Amino acid sequence: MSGKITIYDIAREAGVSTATVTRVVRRDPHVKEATRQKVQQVIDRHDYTPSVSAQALESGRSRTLAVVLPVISNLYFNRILDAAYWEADRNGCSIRLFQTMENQAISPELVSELIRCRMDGVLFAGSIWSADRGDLNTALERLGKYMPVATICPPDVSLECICIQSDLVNCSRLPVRHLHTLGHRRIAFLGGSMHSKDTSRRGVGFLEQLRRLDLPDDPDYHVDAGYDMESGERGILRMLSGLDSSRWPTAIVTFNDLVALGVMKQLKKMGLSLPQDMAIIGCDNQFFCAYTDPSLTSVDLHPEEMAQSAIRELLLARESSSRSFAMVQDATLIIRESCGAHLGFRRL
Amino acid sequence: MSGKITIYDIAREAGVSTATVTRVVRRDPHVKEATRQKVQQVIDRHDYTPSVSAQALESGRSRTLAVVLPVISNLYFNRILDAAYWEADRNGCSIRLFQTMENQAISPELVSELIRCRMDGVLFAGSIWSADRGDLNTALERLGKYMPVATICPPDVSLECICIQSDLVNCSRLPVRHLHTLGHRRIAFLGGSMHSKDTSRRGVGFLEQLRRLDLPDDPDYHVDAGYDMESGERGILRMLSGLDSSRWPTAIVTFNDLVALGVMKQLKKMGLSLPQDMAIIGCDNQFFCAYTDPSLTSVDLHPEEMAQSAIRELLLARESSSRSFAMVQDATLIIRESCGAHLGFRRL
DNA sequence: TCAATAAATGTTATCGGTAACAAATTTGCT
DNA sequence: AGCAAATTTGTTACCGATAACATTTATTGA
Repeated sequence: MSGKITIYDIAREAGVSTATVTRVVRRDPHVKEATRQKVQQVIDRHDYTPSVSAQALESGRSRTLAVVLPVISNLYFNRILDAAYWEADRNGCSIRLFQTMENQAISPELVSELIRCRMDGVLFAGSIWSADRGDLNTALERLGKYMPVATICPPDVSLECICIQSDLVNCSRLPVRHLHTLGHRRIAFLGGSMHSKDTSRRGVGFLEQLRRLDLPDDPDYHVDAGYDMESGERGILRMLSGLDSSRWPTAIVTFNDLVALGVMKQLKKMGLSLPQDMAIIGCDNQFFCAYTDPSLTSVDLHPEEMAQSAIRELLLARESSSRSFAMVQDATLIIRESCGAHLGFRRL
Repeated sequence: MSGKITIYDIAREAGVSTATVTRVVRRDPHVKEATRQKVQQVIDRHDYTPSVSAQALESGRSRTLAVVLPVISNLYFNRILDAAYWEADRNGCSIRLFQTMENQAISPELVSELIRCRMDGVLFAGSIWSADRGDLNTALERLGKYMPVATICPPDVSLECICIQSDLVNCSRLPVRHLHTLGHRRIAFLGGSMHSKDTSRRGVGFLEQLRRLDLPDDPDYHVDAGYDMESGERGILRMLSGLDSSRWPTAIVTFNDLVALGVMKQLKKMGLSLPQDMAIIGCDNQFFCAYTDPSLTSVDLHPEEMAQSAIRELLLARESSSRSFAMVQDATLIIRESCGAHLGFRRL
């Protein structure tokens, strides 16, 4: 741990001033070639490389963007983080990760920490809506004084920030239409939580699509069930055991692919065969969708594109401070086997 | 973006010196209570919070640790990152992520970047062995001058760093013994790459275990196949199509769960039923193992524990500079359905 | 050869915070 | 009250890099 060569060490050894060293490092053309070489040699000999802390302090920018999300182990957020990472990397910036866990509200402590770290921008990738709206606006406003803010979230009243949203209409319409086309009439929605203003929007959008096609929007077909596989197992069990089997739905749309995984396991355990007895559509188009049995039809929300846009806009906002940007990312339905479309399967 | 309150602003407004403000912020007891309150009020009023860049520059430490890994989308590395994040967080530090992609060697550029950023430590979580050994030692030595270095990797000749390894012996022995107990004699290994000094160790360890039990270590039962699902599909097809079905293995051990996923899909496509016709064991005990059909028996290498230890040791090394630490993390076999153990299933 | 430019290099204040040290104030005690 | 000791507060150099500005050196043309 001998290291710690500073620009002064280089300057002294090369017999020049620190200004000249900086010029060499920054490839400033106003340096005589002979001097440049002499300095460069000393730099190379010592592996000198300017300190980012000092640069950050001097320039007032950390070249670091914050990404705030609930958990990286959730593959949806994992994809967001990955895309954000590469987009930042492409622009010479790095990402500082913040995991909020289930505590989705933007806490004042988090805001302070973000300010403390002098982030060049912050992307909220998870739900921020569960916070009291007043608190949320206060937090965003406070943050906005220090750095550009972006959110990837479901549609809501406009916020004073870079606002990127999934196309909730298509996100519900695509699976419902697909199932309808295949002859399904009793379609259920499983997962998420009505207590979360955020995720409940998905359920609400789903009900709207059902009504639009004159399908039953029976509340029995709509169960709060959380976000993971266990939730799916328990949720579908709860839903079906509360219904006479003549009233069972013939298709299930789940909040995400993890819930779908749980549902499929539970249905098989109950002796149903998929997709004949029950069609399933997940959401997020995770890598394992092609490897479940049957493979899982899923809606892709293209989190990568959203993250990429968010980071790009944050970096732009850093310069121009023309702070408004909004976009809606389209959803895509990836059709596999879990609805039987490949079998030409069609309900009466 | 009005922000940017500095300690000078606070000091001026509170009518004290910056030293006093620092004392209040750092909870130094040598401050009169009345002064403390007066200053604290000004701090609160302006949401003042000291700049990390300035602190980093002054103290010479960034309170940031680097984690270098190939890709976060791989769930094994995802778990490492997650555990590293929380362990760092617990110690008031943050993680800076570096993804190297398939380029697993430690490049000189990466080393420079790590030094530039004045990381307080660096954890190499992926393979670093594919680099030429001389280059590797040079890089580690150079880095070691600036910060403590840790690696999570397969056993190798000792390196001058905090060295955390998976228990490769058990990692091979557990699945082989399990299969042997169930009556399997022809056991194949699939995945990884013999070209990578890193991952080939797993294959070598596997062969050793076979020999130890007097099982055939036929090279036909050992296929380089990569690290993902497609690799698994193609790999098993290649292996089986090269063999008369009388010589087919009765059990497959895969490099990781992703490869296992591909293998299972391909085997089903070929009309085999699992686990009756073929037993499978994966590695990493990923979240989906309990949700495949049949559920997948897998070896858990406990990446979380390794990452946690690595971070803990890095932080300790930062203080004491007693730089040597080595540990071997035990592996655990998680038995599920894919070998038929739950059926009391036993080969002749 | 000597101004007048142009090119190369150096000096210095600054970014925001910290801590060693110095200075000022308060307290305790006779 | 008066002085020593203890407590509180202020001054200042420094961390490492940068850039505006000042200065020196080299080049050009008359």
